[in-house]
Amino acid sequence: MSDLLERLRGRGWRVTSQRRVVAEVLDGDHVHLTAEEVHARAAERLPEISRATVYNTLGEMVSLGEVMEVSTDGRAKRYDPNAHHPHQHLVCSACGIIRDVHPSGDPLANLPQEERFGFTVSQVEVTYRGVCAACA
Amino acid sequence: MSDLLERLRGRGWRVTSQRRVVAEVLDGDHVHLTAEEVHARAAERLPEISRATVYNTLGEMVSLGEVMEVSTDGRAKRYDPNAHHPHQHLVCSACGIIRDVHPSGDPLANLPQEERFGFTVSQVEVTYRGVCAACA
DNA sequence: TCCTACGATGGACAGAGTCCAGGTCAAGAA
DNA sequence: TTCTTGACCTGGACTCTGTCCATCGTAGGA
Repeated sequence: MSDLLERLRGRGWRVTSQRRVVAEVLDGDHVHLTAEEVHARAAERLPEISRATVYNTLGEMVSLGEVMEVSTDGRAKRYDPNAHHPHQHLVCSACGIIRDVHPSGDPLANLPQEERFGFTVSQVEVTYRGVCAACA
Repeated sequence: MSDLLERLRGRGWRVTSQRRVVAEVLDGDHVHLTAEEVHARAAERLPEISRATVYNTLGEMVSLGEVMEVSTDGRAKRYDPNAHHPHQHLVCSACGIIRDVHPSGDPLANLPQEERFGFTVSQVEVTYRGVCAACA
């Protein structure tokens, strides 16, 4: 994730200890964290980091396209650092675990012109739902 | 929507004036309302109806499969009475308007077995995003 | 090393939704 | 029709998620 910090620095970002810690948390193998979870993990390394800073930093990373926002339930948004590799999500309805998946074909191509109602369609999000092996 | 009330009665639902009003509101042509909007419209006809009742009634209709819950932004969930006709959603990123759309093919079929990770996949939600003609 | 504008803080606030104790009423029974 | 009762409704407090803002701190250039 030092890559990420380098890219952000290249975009004029001031690199602070708070931003570094948030970036490191997202770089772990526990992806799809909520903002609250990111804050909790960041606070393990930098106890005085504030919620507002975590929200700001995540929001900035999202608007720079470095992190994806995912909301698979009606609850808290989750943050997915895998933003540079197009993918969709598979969610377990029982335990809520989220996996990145790669459907075949281009989902955008499945929407015929007469179903676009004059929209300029630019993006598709697909969420598959089911029950994972552990919950079944 | 008297159909809906009849189906609910058949499932042992007690038909109260509150539930009737909520069902009538969802039957209007202004679909994809938030719970707050449903409450506001219901209160026009039944001023003393409470927020809790609207939330409860919507939740019950969802769990009975009579209404679909849609969350296209990170904000309030929206309620779609068109639950008996499979469809997906097209959302304008500018004004937030939501249209029901019908992609070709079966979106479930696009997820290969090796991308299912042992899940029993039963459902797909597809959200197309773009800019509508009025906002372009 | 010093400056200063950008960033962090924390506490108040807002929006969406849930919970609960107590009062009300739909619908079946008599 | 009236009675009975358990399902339903109410209003208000509460939780969770996220935003805002005034003030303070500091990264990084001069």
